[in-house]
Amino acid sequence: MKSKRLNRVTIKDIAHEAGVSYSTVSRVLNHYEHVRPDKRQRVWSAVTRLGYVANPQARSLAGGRSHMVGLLVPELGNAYIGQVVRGIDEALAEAQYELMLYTTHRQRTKESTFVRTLTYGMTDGLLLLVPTEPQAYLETLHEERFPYVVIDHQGFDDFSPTVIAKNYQAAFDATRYLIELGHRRIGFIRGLKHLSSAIERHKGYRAALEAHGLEYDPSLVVDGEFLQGPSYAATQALLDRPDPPTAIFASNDLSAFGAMDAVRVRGLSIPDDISILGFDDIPQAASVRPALTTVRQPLVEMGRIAVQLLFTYIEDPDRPCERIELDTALVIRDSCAPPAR
Amino acid sequence: MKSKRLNRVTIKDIAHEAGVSYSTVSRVLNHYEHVRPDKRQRVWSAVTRLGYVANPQARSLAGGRSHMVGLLVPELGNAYIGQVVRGIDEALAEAQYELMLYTTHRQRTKESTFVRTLTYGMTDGLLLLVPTEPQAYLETLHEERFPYVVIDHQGFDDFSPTVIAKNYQAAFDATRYLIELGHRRIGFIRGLKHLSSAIERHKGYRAALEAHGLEYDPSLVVDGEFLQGPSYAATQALLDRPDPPTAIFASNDLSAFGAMDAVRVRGLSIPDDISILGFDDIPQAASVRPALTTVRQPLVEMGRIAVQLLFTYIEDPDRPCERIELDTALVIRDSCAPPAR
DNA sequence: TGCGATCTTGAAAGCGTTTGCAATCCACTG
DNA sequence: CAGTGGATTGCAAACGCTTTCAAGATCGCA
Repeated sequence: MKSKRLNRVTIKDIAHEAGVSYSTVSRVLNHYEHVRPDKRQRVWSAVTRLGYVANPQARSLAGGRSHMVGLLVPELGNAYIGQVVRGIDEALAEAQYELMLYTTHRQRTKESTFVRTLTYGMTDGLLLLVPTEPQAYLETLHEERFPYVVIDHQGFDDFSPTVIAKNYQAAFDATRYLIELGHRRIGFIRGLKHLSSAIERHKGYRAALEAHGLEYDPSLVVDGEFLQGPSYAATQALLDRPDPPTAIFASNDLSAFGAMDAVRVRGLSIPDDISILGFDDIPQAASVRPALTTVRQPLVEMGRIAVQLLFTYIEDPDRPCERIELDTALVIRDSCAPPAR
Repeated sequence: MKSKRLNRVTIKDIAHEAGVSYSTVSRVLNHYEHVRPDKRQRVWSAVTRLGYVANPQARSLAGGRSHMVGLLVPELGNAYIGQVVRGIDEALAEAQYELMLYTTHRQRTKESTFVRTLTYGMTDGLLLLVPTEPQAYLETLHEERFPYVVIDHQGFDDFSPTVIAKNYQAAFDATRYLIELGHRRIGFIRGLKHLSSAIERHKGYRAALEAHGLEYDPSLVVDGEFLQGPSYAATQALLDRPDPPTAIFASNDLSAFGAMDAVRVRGLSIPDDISILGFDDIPQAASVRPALTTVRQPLVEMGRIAVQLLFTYIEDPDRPCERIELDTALVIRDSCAPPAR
């Protein structure tokens, strides 16, 4: 019944091996400063010699850090998310932290229970990736001074630390690029309407048009939900117009793929007949044909930075709210060209 | 420094509230049988009234279950993996288990340390998704009777519990489908050579050809590494032949996408000029144009079943090794048709 | 050389649970 | 009605580690 416990090396074994008390070992392990150098040395060597690995459970039970952070994601299996998680994962591994994963559909279980489980010493902090309705628990977390960082979403409050890309500027630049290529009718495939990233991109698109003396035409804007299927259908609608756009700016790469399909299904060519521009620069964007011109978000880096930011809050939960905005870059490949004529 | 502990509800509070000893509460919580019904009742009601949530750390420290399982994946952000994880996640949530995520690149850190961390009471069991080189630690795990289940890979030993699809049969059927459509020259894009799933699919392809009196031509087999980019290049090579295949069977959907790109870049049409058949049926397969005809693996279910199987081993680590093979289904969409002429 | 101040360090008290052990019940048996 | 044995239940001892407390060491400076 009870799984046999492996003969684990404990802090006491180290203490014995190094000839110090186990409290001293603990202090060394936790980088406590007042320990004589020679003992510190002896402890570390005993640690490596015996191959000691701390027991996170005991650690956090005793009131220390658990060395785990929770990550809340809406889903998995999405390249965009995969990239961000990669960054998170790397940064965590470097700091010897473990990752507890939660997918959003779990939230349907009592949310209070969820937050409680997480904050009850199970994790030292929480990472929220494009949360959908975080208001409910974010306020609680903030009041409890429980460390957390929101990734790629913002604007619902003014106390949540955030890491996000400069969506507005990125969309503005991308749209300008299309305009400078000579396009005058540029379609826009919008993302999930409640996400700030989608909203900002839309704003950037619109602002760029207007800044260049082009009229913003709402009928050129369709909804793609950040998904390939819906974007395919939405693009069809765009192409059905008597005056179809000569370029389409999609809110993410997946949407761009949907648009590409729709264009090709009509026998039109990319970029000769229609230009397509994406957003995110997921790995697939480079291997698709024609290779997708897109806005590169530093996805992996966003993950890494979020972790680093989280650590600062774990270190000092009272630090003031910090928000980090990352630069993007336009990656020019083969899916955009000057309009035909 | 030390994060303030929230005023957590403990087992003792429940005991007090229900008027029983805390050991009894523990027994109720763990579904121990010899507890009088009325007390059991009182305990449960106290639990819900106070909103008690067990502390996993303390639980596993005390030698019980940690209610966490570890999941080892090669990467994230891959739809195939996303689906499997979804199943795992659902099944775990139902059983009130938590998920600890490890991505393979972490394995580069001392592997012994990795296995130790995991088995030292941190998790109750381990799920290995398409592990790349598991031999090293699998034997240790098995000897320690540490519960684990391997998903979608097998053949490296005869003691590892496994959940996998019937790759051979699936590939056989898919190939036969193409043959029955009238194709005689069928290209094959092979997956990662060291994965049993890739090997089985290749065998199935070959067997189907030979079963229908078609010669197996090695030059029609190219490597796609289960990736879109390499498959694109590989398909180019196939199409460069004086007698290009009239159909291409890709080892997974991503490879199929690469093949589709290659075909289209030549101005050829799918499925009129060339048929493409995939494997996996990731969500994208349905939203791509033309919609991809592919072999559906019950990905989500594989995840669920793996969890269930793992639970049986957590229950009884000495159970004999069990292997579950899941059926697949051919999903016919729009990317395959009889050969031209 | 002496005294307070600052370092170091070990002992011990938990952290929230599980579980072995032993005592207490309780229903029957004869 | 005493005796028997299983069903219940409480106590206390871990589990491995952090942290407080106080005592012993050491150091600086007069």
